[in-house]
Amino acid sequence: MVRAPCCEKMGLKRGPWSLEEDQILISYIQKHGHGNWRALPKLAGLLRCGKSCRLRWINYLRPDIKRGNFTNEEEESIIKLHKMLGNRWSAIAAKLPGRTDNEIKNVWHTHLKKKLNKISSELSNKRVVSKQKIKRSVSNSSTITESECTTSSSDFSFVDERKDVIKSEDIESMEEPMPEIDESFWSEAAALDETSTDMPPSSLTISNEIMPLPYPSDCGDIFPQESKVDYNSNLDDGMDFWYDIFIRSGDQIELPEF
DNA sequence: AACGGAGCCAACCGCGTCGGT
DNA sequence: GACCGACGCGGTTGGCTCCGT
Repeated sequence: MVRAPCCEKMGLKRGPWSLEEDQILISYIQKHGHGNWRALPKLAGLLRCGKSCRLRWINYLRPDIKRGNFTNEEEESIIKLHKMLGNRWSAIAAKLPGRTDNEIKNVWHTHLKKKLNKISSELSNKRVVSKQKIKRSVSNSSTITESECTTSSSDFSFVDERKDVIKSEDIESMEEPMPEIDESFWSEAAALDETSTDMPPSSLTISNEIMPLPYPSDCGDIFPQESKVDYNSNLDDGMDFWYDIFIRSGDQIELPEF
């Protein structure tokens, strides 16, 4: 069965809304509410389909719409929420008062995605250096212990060669320490502008103690600390670099005594 | 000044879901 | 349970603006 078009195109206007049409829609909804969207244009005297009226109202004319550029805080929130929820724009919009799903979707595609890709590529470059150093240290050392560390990064050799030891000083001497995932990351990532070449100033101190894996606090509801969730399956291309080295589950890594 | 490409954003389209009958 | 209409959502598009040449 072929679904009928959402509205009959005969005689109905499409494209950008005029000021007059906006006024008609606003005053009608203020007086009567939107009620049945499909019936609204006829009742209001608009040559538009109900769907178009609904979209115009939701995305532009609603009195509680916040216009203007997104603040850093809003961008942080979008990045966080998108990581948790994926492309569920309406769910994300629900957490950002005054912003619409359409607006958030546009901002994501035109601005935030690029920003994250930039950060990703910068850090990927740095990670290559780190991996090389780790491989070097593995080839020079002896045994690794009960480390249950797993990774989705197939070429990250120290994980697969568990009989080797990574000495803590080798790790500490790496050019770029592993980033710590905490609240500051998000604001730093969002603040990283197009011209910056700096890595977010963060660090992960690898010690001889029991070390809880980094765990984004906002994911708590979705991924309880005890779960064995593979983070990588929930991340998008721009973000998985944070996790693929050292996160697979909520387990702890116990580093050996040296 | 003219042109073309890139970026941005409002609007459209099609599909899934929900609720009423 | 099946059908149908309405709504909501996410992906996509078209046109406008800006910027570089």
